[in-house]
Amino acid sequence: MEKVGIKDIAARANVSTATVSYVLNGTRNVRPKTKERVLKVIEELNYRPNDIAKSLKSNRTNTIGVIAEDVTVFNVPEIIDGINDYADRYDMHILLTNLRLQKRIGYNYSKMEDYRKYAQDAVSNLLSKQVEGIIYIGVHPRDLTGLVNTYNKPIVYTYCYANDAKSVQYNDEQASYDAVNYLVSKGHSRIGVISGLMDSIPSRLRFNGYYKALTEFQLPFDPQFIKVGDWGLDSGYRLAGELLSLADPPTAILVMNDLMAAGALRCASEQGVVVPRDLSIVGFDNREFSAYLSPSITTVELPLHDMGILAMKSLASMISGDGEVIDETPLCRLIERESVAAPRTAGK
Amino acid sequence: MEKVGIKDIAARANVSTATVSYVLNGTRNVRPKTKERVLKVIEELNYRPNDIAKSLKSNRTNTIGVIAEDVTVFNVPEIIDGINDYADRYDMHILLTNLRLQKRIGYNYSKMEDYRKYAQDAVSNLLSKQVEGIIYIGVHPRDLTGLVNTYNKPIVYTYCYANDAKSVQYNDEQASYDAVNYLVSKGHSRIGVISGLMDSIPSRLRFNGYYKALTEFQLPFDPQFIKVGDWGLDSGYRLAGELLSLADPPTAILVMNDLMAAGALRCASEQGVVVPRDLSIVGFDNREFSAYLSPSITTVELPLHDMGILAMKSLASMISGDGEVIDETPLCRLIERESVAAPRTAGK
DNA sequence: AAGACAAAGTGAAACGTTTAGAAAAGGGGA
DNA sequence: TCCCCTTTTCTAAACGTTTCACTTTGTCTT
Repeated sequence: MEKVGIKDIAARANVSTATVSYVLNGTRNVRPKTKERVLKVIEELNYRPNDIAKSLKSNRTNTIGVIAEDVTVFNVPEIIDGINDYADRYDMHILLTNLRLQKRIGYNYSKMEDYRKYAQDAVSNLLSKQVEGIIYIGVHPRDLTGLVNTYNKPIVYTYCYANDAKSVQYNDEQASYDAVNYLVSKGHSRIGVISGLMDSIPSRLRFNGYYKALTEFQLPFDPQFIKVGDWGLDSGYRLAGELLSLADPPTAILVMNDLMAAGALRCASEQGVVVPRDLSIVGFDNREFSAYLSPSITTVELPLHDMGILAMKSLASMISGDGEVIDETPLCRLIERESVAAPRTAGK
Repeated sequence: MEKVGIKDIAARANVSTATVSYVLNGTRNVRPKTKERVLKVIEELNYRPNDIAKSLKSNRTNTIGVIAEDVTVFNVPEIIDGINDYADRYDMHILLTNLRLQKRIGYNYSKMEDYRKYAQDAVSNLLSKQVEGIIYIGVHPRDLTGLVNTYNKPIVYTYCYANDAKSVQYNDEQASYDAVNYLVSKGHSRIGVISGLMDSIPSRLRFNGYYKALTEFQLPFDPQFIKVGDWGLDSGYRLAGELLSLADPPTAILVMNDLMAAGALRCASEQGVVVPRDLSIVGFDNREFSAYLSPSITTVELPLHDMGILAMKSLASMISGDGEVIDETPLCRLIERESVAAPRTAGK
């Protein structure tokens, strides 16, 4: 029962360790009879190859590192699931590092320096473990590329934009454009927007999409219709209130996440504004709760699973060095639910 | 820039590899001057120790395997976060295996045999990778203990009950009892229950808690008040309907998950039954949406993070073989929200 | 200055595999 | 039966560390 290795097998089967290795990996022909004998011993002794030794010799670990800023954030698990999906097909294993950003430093931006250290430590550890590449999931890609490249390992970012390395993202601007397009197709022309914080790239891209659609459809751009929130439910609540109290309020609002959309919904409900009859709302994220609120929220679903798959696919091709460049962009999907209807004014 | 190892350091610093190793690990005294010289070379050559080689020699990988049936299921990420929390303190790394049960076989119970194979393969792979122990997160602990024990590695289950190994669970029965207790304290005496599928252990435990509280407070046990659902929103909707249509309906319902509670809420709302004025509802799970529905749902929060911590703590003590037995049970917490109030009949 | 003892440094084996290159065995035709 | 070619098997080095047992160096006491 103690530590059986290839040597023990060899001894007991009266062959050399080389032969056992060949049987194990099928790297060379082995006479059927010998093979059988070896396999029998392997079975008897409950032998299991030691991947550590294997890795040392072969210089391949079949393992990649995945660094997540926070595994508990709503969109991360699905990305990991996507990575896994693709990794499984290539027998790649995942060494997971959870930075636990939120719990460790909260949203305290003054501690961002600490965070850089966490991230770099994480990379260091993974490199020591000889991962063949790294995928980073999060919004703060903190100076990791140089570190990783020093050791000739590839890194792929997802859920964030990295300008010094491959990053897998979805079509943010297009999705926003499409959402507005959808509202227009329902007959809306007075469309407001509640954005997230403007230091976030998705906010800006989504705003671009909104703006692009507006000009394209020759709709008036009213500065009063632009509200900047902070991603939180309360800000959605407050800003929806501001929009509704305008002399001539919008008939539809594009809200850049479901949380703020939920706030907007609550605000409307309290003011007796009936959604979708009096006001249409489109959110972003397709958070779980969006389906359960009443009315349920029409929202833009992010292609998280596909992002995971593509991130892994890109990494895999970098690892194999086949020069193939993966540059697909997974697409968002609009989930139609109850919070959008034709505006009342648009006489049916 | 090519593959620098301890030998290169040794050569360049004019010492033996042994000395370099001692510098690196502080395993023995090294003259400050020598040490400095070695460290300088390490810096210059950008040397990073190879943990694979280290592991081979030392027979320790500082890595555990975590097997999750589905990382995307709502409660899993938080458990992983807990595992991580504790693992970090001991510099343990996590090799994550996601079985992807739902996506691979759905809830098709005829394919459960396939699933057993997935699970056992996962364990096999992890063992080959020389993990020092395994944590299994899920509801179907499929004959894994024997396999793992064959190689003298410990395994800990969580989120499920395993009768042949350590498993970390929360106080299901007590939580249910407490919830009923809470309702009673609000003045309720006619308390119905919508349970999950009865082949699930939590369903039965929660039912026990419910029953225990009823008898303890000498409340009538009315079989009509007991409804068995299937954990889905629709079943909550339907069964709440059945309860409300009783001649003398309950004034409160203990619902065994938030999804069914949301269904119950919807049913009540459609029937003009005002929650919590006419009906109180308590859920389980503290799902994200529970806070955003109106009324928001009072619910039992599962100690997921703590379960992760304890699972890892148990595993760590098994690995170190210090004989310490961890048998704490993390506790649920009742989150008071809007869906519970005193019954109208209970004259204030 | 010599001796004794502690401290620092070294050489080499070992961990469990893979894989060249070499040797041995098998098989077919004459 | 012998030779030659193919197939199978073996020997041994290598992967990058750690660590044991040993040697060398340094320091203190007298």
